[in-house]
Amino acid sequence: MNQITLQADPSRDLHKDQNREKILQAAATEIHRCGFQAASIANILANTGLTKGALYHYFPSKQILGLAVVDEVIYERLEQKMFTPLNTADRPVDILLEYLQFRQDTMTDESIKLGCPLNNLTQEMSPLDDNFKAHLNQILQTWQTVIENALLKGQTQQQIRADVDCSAAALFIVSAWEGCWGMAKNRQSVEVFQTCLSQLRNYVLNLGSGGK
Amino acid sequence: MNQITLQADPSRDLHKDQNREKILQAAATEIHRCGFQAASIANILANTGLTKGALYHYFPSKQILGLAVVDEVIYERLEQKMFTPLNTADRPVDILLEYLQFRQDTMTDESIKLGCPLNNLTQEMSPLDDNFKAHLNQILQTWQTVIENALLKGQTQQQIRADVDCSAAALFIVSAWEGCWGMAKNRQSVEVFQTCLSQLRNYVLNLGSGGK
DNA sequence: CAACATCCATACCGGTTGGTATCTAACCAC
DNA sequence: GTGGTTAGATACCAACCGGTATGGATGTTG
Repeated sequence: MNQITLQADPSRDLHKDQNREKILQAAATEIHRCGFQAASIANILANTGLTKGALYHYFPSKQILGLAVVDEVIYERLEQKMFTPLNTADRPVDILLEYLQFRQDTMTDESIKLGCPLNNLTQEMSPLDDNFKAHLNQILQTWQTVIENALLKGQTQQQIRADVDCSAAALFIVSAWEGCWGMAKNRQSVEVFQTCLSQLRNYVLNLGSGGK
Repeated sequence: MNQITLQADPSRDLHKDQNREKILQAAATEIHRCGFQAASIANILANTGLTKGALYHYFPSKQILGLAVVDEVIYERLEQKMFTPLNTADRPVDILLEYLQFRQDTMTDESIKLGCPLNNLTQEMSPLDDNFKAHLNQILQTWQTVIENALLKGQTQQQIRADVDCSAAALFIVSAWEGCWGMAKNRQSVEVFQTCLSQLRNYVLNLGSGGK
C-alpha cells in the first residue's frame, strides 16, 4: 500500500472501516443473542442503519462474517482479559484464582441469560461446520495451554502439587468453567453460577494441597 | 377409555401410535443432529416416510413436538440409565463413580460429535423459550437432586466427608459433566472426553478423602 | 348399513432466509 | 478534469420454513 498516505492520515483507515466494525459488533451481539444459524442478517443490519450492500461488500458470506466475529471479537476479548494477564503474571495461579473470584462476583443477570459467547458458538457450530470448529478450537486450545502454563509455573512455585497432571487439569478447568456457564444459563440464576464456580475454585485449590 | 377393549387387544394401542413414535424418534434424531431451531420438519418426515398430515395430527406445532422429545425421549433415557439406578442403589456413590467410569470407557466418536442431547437443547433453547426452559430445567434439577441424595447417603456411609456441601457438589458435578461433553464435542475427541471425565472423577473422589 | 371419528396424504400459503445484480455517489491517482 | 476503484443503497430472487385446509381412506360404533 501507499505508506506515505497512511502516515499522512492514519485516522483515515480507522474511519474507512468504521462501518465494517459497526457490522462486526452488531453481528457479535445478534449471534450472542440468537446463535449463528438463527442470527438474521436483516436484524444485524437494522441495528447498524446500513444495508446489505455494505455487509456483502465487507463480508462475502454469512459464514465468513461469523468467523470474523470469532477471530476479531471473541478471541480479542479473551486475549485481553485472560490470556495476557495469565501469561505475564508473576504468580499466575493467584491470578487464575482471582479471576475466578472476580467473575463470580461481577456476573450479571444479562450475561447469565445469554451465556458464554464462545461456549454458545462452540456447542452450536462445531459439529456442523469444520471452519467454525477450527477457529473455535484454536481459541479453546490456546486457553487450555495458557492455564496449563500457569499451573506448571505454579508447580515451580510450590503452589501446585508436583504430581498434578497440569494438561489434564487445565482441560478440566476450561470444561468445567464452560459447564458452570451452561448450568447458570439454563437456570438463569446468578446464584447458581456463583455456587458452581466456587466449587471449581475448590477443585483448583485442591491441586495445591492434600487431595488425592 | 374402554378398558375391555384395552384388555382384549392390548397390542392395538401400541400399533395405533406406532407412527407417532416413529415421528418422535425421528424428531429426536434430527434435533440431536441440528438443534431444535435448525431441525427441519421436512427432514424429520423424510426419515419416517410419513407426511405433514401425520405429524400435525399428533403434534399441533413444532414446539410441542420438541417438548415431547424432551419429556418422552430425553427424560426417559436419563431416568432409566441414571436416576433409577442411583435412587435404588445401596451404595449410590459407588454407582455414581462406576457410571462415570462406564461412560468414560464406552463413549463413541458418534456420540462425542453430536454431544449430549440434553445439554445441546438446554444451551440452545433455555434463553429463547420459557416452555423449553421449564421442561429442561426440571430434568436438570431432578438430576441434581438424585446426585445430591446419593452424596447425602454417602455421608451416612462415611464415603463422603461430613463437611461437604452436597447440594453445591451435586450442582457442580452436573455442570462439569456437561462441560466435559461440550469440550469433547468441540474437539471431537473421545480421548479429551476421557481425560476430562477422569478429572471429574478425581473431584468426586476428593469429596471422600483429605481435600480442602 | 349408516354415521362418525381417526389417521394421514396432498396441495397450497405467506413469510423469511441468505445471496445477487444493478446502480449511484464519493473518492482516488494521473 | 477524467478514468477507475471503492462504498454502499435498492430491488429482486429462488429456496425453504412452519403451518393450514381439504379430502380421502380406514376403521369403529350404533
